[in-house]
Amino acid sequence: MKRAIRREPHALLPIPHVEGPDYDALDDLLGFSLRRAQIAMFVTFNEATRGLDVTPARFTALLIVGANPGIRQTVVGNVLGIARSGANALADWMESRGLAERRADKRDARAWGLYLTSRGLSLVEEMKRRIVEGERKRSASLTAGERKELLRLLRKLAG
Amino acid sequence: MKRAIRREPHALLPIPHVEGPDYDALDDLLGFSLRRAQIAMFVTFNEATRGLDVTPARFTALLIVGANPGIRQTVVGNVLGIARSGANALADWMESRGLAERRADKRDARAWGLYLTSRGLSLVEEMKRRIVEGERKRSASLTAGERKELLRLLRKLAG
DNA sequence: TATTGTTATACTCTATAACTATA
DNA sequence: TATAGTTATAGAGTATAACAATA
Repeated sequence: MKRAIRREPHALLPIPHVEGPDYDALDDLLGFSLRRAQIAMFVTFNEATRGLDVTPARFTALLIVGANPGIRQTVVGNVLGIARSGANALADWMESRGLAERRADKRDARAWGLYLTSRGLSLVEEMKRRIVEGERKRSASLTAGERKELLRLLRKLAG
Repeated sequence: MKRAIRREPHALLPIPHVEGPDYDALDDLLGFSLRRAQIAMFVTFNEATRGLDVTPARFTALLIVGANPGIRQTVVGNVLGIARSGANALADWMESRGLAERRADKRDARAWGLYLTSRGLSLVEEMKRRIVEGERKRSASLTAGERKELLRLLRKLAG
C-alpha cells in the first residue's frame, strides 16, 4: 500500500511574505530584504538554466575563465569569495565536463592557467543568454532606470 | 616544530571586487551584485552580534515569535522560507537556551504556540539594537533616501 | 618563508521522507 | 485525507588544515 506523496516547501521557491504575522522590524532591515531578493533571483537562475547542471558559482567561474584565458584558480576563488579548495573543486568540475583545460603556466611552475574549451565557450554563451533573459523577466516590474539604480546601490553596499 | 599558520580567506569577509580580471557581464547581473551585497550585510550582522550565538535565521525566528506570541512553528518556517523540520530545530534551539517556551495550543491539540521568555525578550531587543546599528554603519555611504529606495526596489524584486 | 595547487575532513544548513497524533 | 510536529538521514557547499612543489 503506497503512502500518499506529500510535498514539502521546495527549496526552489521564493520566500513568501506571509499574510497574518507581524513582521516587526524585519521589513525595514536591508539584510532581510536582501536575502528575499537574492533567493527570488536564485529561483529565476535555476529556472533559466534548467538542465544545464549549473549553479551560480559554476556559471561565475566559467564566465570569468572565458573572459580571462589563463587565469589561475586562486584568482577565480577570490572573485567568488571562496577558499582555494573550493576553486579547485570548480576547476575539477569544469575539466570533468570538458568545459575547460588546465595548462601549465610558463612563468610559474606552481600554477595552472585555466582555459575554456570550445564546448565551454558555447555553454557559457548559452547560459548568459538564458540568465540575462531570466533576469529581464524577474525584474520586469522595475523600469530600466530602477534596475540601473538598484545595481548602483547594491554595488555601493557591497563595497 | 610548529607549522606556520596560514590564513585562508575567511568566510566572514565580503566578496572583494578583484583588481585585474575582466568581470564580463557579471557587473550587470542583479544576481551577482545581490549576492555580494547580501554577504557584505551578513558580515556586518556577524560583527554586530558577536558573542550572542545567533544567526540571521535565529534572529528572524526570535523576532517573529516576539512580535507574534503563540505563533506556530510552521508559520515561523513559512516566514523564513524553510521546511518544518528546520523550524522545529530553531524552536529546539530557542527552548534549550531558555529564550522561548512551547505551550499547548488550546484550539488545536496538534499544535504548539511559541512564546518568548523574559530572557528571550531582552535578547531580541539587544540584538535589534546591535543589528540596526550595524546596518546604519554598513549603509553609511547611502543617503537616507537611497536606503529607502533600495529597500523598496528589493521588496519589489522579491515579489 | 610564502604561495599554488591539492586532498581529506568536518561542519552547517537544509530538504526529504517517514512516523504519530489530531483535525 | 490532511495537517502540526517530530525525528533520522542525506546532500550541497564551504572552511580548515595539512602536504608537496615551487617561488
